[in-house]
Amino acid sequence: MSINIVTLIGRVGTDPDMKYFESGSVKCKLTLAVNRRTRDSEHTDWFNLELWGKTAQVAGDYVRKGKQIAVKGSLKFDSWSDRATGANRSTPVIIVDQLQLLGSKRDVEDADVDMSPDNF
Amino acid sequence: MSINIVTLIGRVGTDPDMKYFESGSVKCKLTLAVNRRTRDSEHTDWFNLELWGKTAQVAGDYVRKGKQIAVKGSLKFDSWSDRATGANRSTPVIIVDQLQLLGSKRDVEDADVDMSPDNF
Amino acid sequence: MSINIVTLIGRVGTDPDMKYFESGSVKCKLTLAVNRRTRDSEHTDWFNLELWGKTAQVAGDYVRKGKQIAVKGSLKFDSWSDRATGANRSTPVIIVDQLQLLGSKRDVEDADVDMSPDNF
Amino acid sequence: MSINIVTLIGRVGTDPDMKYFESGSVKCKLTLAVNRRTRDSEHTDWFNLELWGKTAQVAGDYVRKGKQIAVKGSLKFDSWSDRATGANRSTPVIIVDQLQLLGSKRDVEDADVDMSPDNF
DNA sequence: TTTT
DNA sequence: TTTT
Repeated sequence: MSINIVTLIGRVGTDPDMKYFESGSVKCKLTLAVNRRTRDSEHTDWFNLELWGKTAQVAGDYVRKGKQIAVKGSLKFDSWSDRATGANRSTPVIIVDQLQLLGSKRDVEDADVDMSPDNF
Repeated sequence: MSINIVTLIGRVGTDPDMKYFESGSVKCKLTLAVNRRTRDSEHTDWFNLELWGKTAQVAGDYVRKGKQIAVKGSLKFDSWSDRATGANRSTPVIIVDQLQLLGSKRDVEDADVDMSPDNF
Repeated sequence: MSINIVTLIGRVGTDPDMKYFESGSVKCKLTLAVNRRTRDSEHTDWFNLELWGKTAQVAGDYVRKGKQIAVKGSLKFDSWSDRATGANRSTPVIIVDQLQLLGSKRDVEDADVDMSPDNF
Repeated sequence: MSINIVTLIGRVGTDPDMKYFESGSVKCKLTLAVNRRTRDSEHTDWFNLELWGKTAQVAGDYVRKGKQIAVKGSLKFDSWSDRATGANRSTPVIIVDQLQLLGSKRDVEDADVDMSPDNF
């Protein structure tokens, strides 16, 4: 596989959308707001994130709307056929393989005590 | 501005599409094929790249269809109104701030004339 | 130049070490604690960060010991001759080109006064 | 674990140093030369890479001195006590979790035929 | 110790 | 649809 690495920090738009499969696998969908500074104003890019397995479960347990997170993953496209027009459409999705919770109460407490990790 | 970092390695799909503005600025558009391995097969994701200024000029001078390159940039969305339906549409674009040409000149020339002795 | 990209999230070990040059340029040195999970325990890697110009100034103004930050940069080595032994020594340094402060102001203030009600 | 992502492209300094453990695990050590452009000249940073398992095996089979590669990994420090002086010393090591072979004959052939992947 |  |  080719190098395809995406790193984003932003805030989550809605509570996690969890899906539990009969096979036992877990999938979590999130939207992430990442701010971008243009010449004279602010703009927000919204990204669709997809998490699987243990990473999905951590998101389901600890991520909520408004939470600041960092993710590492890769960028792919989901393709489908537009029902109305029959046109091919696609939307980018970040497949997340690492999730880090940021700016939480837990982080702050850690900071008070020592340099211990964000052990969610 | 938030952390938004994309790193990709792939092959260029077409010769660079250059645009020279009256202001003196230069813009280059490229498409990049990046391979992804799925469970049982291979898939190619195609990305739209946008380069500006000196980086665009290097691309215009040295990048050609089929060339292997590495890019670092950030991911944003270009939004527009669909003329037919009036619906809001958007497409992801990688704004490139670093470009590295891969495979030496010699590799490419060897490939062109097909007399490659033993380059690595 | 070759692709050399480092992204780190961690906590700052000491207040910023600022240096203002007669030329007007500004340099800031920081140490960053980044946690790593090993098989059965936790370990902290300490990185030396170097920031210049406007990024250095932001660090001088807003970064303090214990603050959680994200940085993007590149990894190089500073080399010198050991005075005692004359041996060549080198130490890795992250040259930072993007800095993002994490955890809101409110989180930090809450932590300081320890009256945090329920930030997230 | 905290976000700690390193992406490098460079050329390998020596043939892979392989080590096969009785447990069945495989380790590969490489050095990587990454060029950096300073104000007026070129400089090379040398990085120590450590690969494990299947990634190590691929390196052992396909990587040779002079080969151009891209790696993704994380940066840690190996620490030890200097035998002569007793001083604590450390050296940075990149733990590689993805390896991509670049600029090889295979790549060039792929380019001639189609956009197929670098399937080593 | 690699390359261009 | 998030935040500052």
